[in-house]
Amino acid sequence: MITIRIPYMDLNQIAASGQCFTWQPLEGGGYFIPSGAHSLTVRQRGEEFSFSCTEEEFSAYWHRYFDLDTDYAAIRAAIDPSDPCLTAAANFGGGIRVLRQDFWEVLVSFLISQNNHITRITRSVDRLCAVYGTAGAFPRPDALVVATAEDFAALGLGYRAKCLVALVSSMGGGGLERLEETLSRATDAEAEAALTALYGVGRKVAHCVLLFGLHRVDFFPLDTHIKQILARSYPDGFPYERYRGFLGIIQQYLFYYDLKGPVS
DNA sequence: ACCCAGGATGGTG
DNA sequence: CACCATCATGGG
Repeated sequence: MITIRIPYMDLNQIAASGQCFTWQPLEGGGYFIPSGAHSLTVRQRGEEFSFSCTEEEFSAYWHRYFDLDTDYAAIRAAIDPSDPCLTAAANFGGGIRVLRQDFWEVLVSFLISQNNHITRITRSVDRLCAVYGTAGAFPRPDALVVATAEDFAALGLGYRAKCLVALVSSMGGGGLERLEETLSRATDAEAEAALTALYGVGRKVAHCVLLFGLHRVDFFPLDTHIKQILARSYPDGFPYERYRGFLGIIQQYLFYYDLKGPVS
């Protein structure tokens, strides 16, 4: 157990921000967080966080997971003070961080996310872990190759079940590692093309995978909420160039504000 | 009963 | 290029 002070981080906001679907809320606050081969219990009181791991484990994995090397104060300071929408969004969701999650978990989660509700995505991912994961952990590709489209549909995936079957068949047997290797040396445009080549992965899902799974923070996923915000508050266009370098984090402020904000 | 959801795909004009 | 029907499913 270690205790650390971290500014600009709110567990409840991150948990509700629609970027991660495996956090499990605990009685009396805090979360149990599985990620890849790791897992952790976190509790928060103000800016003070207690993590159920050693210093070594924290610096080796969780420090990066919570994106603690990114200067969120600088990002907040870069926001145009004459932009009422973004200013309000950043104030409302100031504890949001774009996590550095496991790539495969993000790819599967956002494949399921298309035309879906966050609550249903979470429930589907929960069932996927419970049925196919070892000890409830997120199942790797090779643990899913036994499943049929009917099996996945029974978990509530709907018509997306066939997309997951296709994904699993191509990512098993080392396919996932080869894709990650390809993406690691790809430009943004090349990475997007490689992902949208997958059945069921379009532009929006690809951008989410790149942002949340590879921390390519210049991607700005255009989902239904963001499109509404842009139409409503930025009729003359969004100032993308001003926020180049951290557009994805700006996008999360806007998304969360539309999702949970006062006028939603 | 209707509309919507962190959309993508395949077909048509 | 644009637009459009269709795709499962459950929550509001």
